[in-house]
Amino acid sequence: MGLLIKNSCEQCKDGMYCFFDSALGDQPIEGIEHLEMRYSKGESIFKQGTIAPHIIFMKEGIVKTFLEHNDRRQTLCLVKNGFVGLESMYNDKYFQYSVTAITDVSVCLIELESFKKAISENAWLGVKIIEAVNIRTMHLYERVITLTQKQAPGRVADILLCLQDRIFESTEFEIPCSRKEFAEMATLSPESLSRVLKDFKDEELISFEGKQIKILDLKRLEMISMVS
Amino acid sequence: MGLLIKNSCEQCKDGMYCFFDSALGDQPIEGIEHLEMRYSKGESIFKQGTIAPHIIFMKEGIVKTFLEHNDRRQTLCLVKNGFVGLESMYNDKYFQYSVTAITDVSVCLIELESFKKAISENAWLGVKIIEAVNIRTMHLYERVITLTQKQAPGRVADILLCLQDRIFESTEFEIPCSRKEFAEMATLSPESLSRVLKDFKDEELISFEGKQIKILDLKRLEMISMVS
DNA sequence: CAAATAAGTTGATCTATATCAAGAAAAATA
DNA sequence: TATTTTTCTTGATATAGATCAACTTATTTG
Repeated sequence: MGLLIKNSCEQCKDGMYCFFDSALGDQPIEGIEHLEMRYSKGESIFKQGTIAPHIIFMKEGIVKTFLEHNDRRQTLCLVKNGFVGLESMYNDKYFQYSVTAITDVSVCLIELESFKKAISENAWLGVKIIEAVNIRTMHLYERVITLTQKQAPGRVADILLCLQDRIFESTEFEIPCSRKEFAEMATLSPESLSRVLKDFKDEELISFEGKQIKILDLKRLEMISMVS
Repeated sequence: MGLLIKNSCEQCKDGMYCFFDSALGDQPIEGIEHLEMRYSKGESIFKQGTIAPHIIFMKEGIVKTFLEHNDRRQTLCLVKNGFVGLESMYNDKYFQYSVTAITDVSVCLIELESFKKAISENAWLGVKIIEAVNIRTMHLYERVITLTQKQAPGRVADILLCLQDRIFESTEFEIPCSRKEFAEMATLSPESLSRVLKDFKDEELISFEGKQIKILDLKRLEMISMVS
């Protein structure tokens, strides 16, 4: 499971904006128990249905959140920074979805009860959490449209655009997973994904060799995402 | 648009639990501007993409939330009580989805800025909002599974079970919309919905005449929802 | 109440994508 | 490096559900 360094989360000060109240001159909130944790590519960080003793704050790397149902998986989101697991905070003591590391990741595990206590004592922190949850929900709505209203090319375009825009911030990148896992993200069979990628290559929208991908015509790819 | 009675929202005291701090002896929070509003069956309450000056709190009736994309609609949820529109509170000033009245409804429109001010001054109110948002998100995850992992019979079963369990709390009820709208909820064509309902009738899972429905075998319907 | 219009049902056909099967390429192992 | 195993691709076939068309049943309107 990698290194465990209790309360050594110095780096949090940079990324974990919400632990500091800018209105109070960036004073840290005391009493939130948290510890740094590293996971290797492919490792499970938490599993849907297990008790949620903490939420995670991403510091480095990419994770995938997904729902499990009858041996099938539905990828929800790729997350590069911010909180993961906020949804399990109040309504239920179990994780609502599973999370695995897509690359090596470094996270901060935030103990739930102390975090909840801090929220109940600091209204602005609650506001920050509502903001974070709402942004996730907004992405989830986009995802619902992708999965229910778009056909195979639109769904594949959306994954490529997500990787380009939110994850790698570049039109050239290495897909951080197998074709099978990529297909799962687009809710396609690996065979169908393969065909869509081939079509995209033939139409000179993208070029690729193995996992290395280059988006050649971003505008047209965005168009395909729009009109499905 | 129906009657508008400014600041006459006396009934809120019963349902709008979150406006009172039980820890402080049910003292109402002052300064939240809200007004009662009535809408008739079929009326649009708010539309995706328009500016969100308020959120709504359901008092009476049923509303439907849905996403719009390229002239197509994706039903998200049927809501009988609680808040609608919380997702548009912080991240964006526009409504994330559209809402229409499925039956005649009575709602309380809560002015956004005064509500946000109250949250920023009352940590426990923020906690209540996080709880409410999280419950909605949990339902949305179930919906994602329904829409992406289940076939037509499972999707129809899920709508019937939602109506039975969350909306009417009875195995006998009148579907509060047309077949076309019902089909849209299940992400099916009206023709396919018709066929699934016929099959359910033939298998004596349900009986129906027009909009009047009776669930005859709840256990088996739940099984169909589970195994798709 | 009759006529017109809309909503719902049923059957026939079509299509997108899954599944099955085989071969090619890549990765892991010896 | 050779061999095995896994992953990926391509083609053939199958299938769930959409679309089209016709008919029936409600609902609305004059």
